Amino acid sequence: MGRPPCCEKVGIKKGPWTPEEDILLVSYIQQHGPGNWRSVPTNTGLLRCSKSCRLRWTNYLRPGIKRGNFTPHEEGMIIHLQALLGNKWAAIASYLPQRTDNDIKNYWNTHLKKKLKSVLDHSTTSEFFSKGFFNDSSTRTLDFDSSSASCFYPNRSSTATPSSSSTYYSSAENISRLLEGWMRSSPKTNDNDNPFHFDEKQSHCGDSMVSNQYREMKTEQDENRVASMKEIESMVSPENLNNSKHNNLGASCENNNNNNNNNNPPLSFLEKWLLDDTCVQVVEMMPLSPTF
DNA sequence: AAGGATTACAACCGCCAAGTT
DNA sequence: AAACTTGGCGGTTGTAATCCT
Repeated sequence: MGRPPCCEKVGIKKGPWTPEEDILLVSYIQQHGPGNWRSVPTNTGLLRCSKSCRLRWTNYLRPGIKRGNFTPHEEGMIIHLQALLGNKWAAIASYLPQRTDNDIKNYWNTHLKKKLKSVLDHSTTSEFFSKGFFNDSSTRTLDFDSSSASCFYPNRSSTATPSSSSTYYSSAENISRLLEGWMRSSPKTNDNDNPFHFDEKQSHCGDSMVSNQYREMKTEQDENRVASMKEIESMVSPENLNNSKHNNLGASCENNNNNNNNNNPPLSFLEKWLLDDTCVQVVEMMPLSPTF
């Protein structure tokens, strides 16, 4: 028996969402919280399938999503993580909580893959990482200047908001902001009573966000995430990397773990690596994903 | 100016795993 | 145990904007 469709195909609207549809969806989620997506189209009157509603919410409407340019640091993280994990966009996105997996995937496919390929065509992997992209290890700045930022945003102005729908882009962003305001003004009960508890954790900004997120993991889903992270860590543990004693990654990790006090869980190895500029060189030792 | 080519990204599709009945 | 539901994920497509000739 095949899997039934998530909804009747007849009468289902496809294509871009309108502001009106977004408002309907957001209003409903404000009242009922995200989840039970199957009932969303029925209860809201939206002529969309449940899956489309869920996707629209998770990728664009939920609070805490950052739009627009990827920072050099974000790009660096994506490149590192893609080399490590391959096309595991959800896993990569868990280290960039303000970005969606879809965003990261699109950015990789349209910008980074081409950029990396073109650079790799003209240098070795070592040269690429040591001299090319990461020409400044203190800030992990990517070498945009090789042909200026136009390499990454050939069709974009410097402000780089989606030009195709700038008006509506603002609308979606405003809906997100409204929701963030609503979240903040809502009385804090326990997490299970707050329909946005999972987003609230991710809506904090700043460098410590990933670490805080790790420390705050407490739901069952979070536990699964911790398990995944540990699995990733084991994959890149010093023991599993050749010549760990010559390996900045291993040494740095060891130091980081030693420096952690007992009151806080140790930072994730991978996290530390990503946040620790001294570890950048380790990428030279890692094979690039077969995606290239 | 026109129209074909290219680019960027939102949205969709199909598969899968886990949970529920 | 089997059937079914739900949500997550990665790959792919559709389309509007922009570039190029």
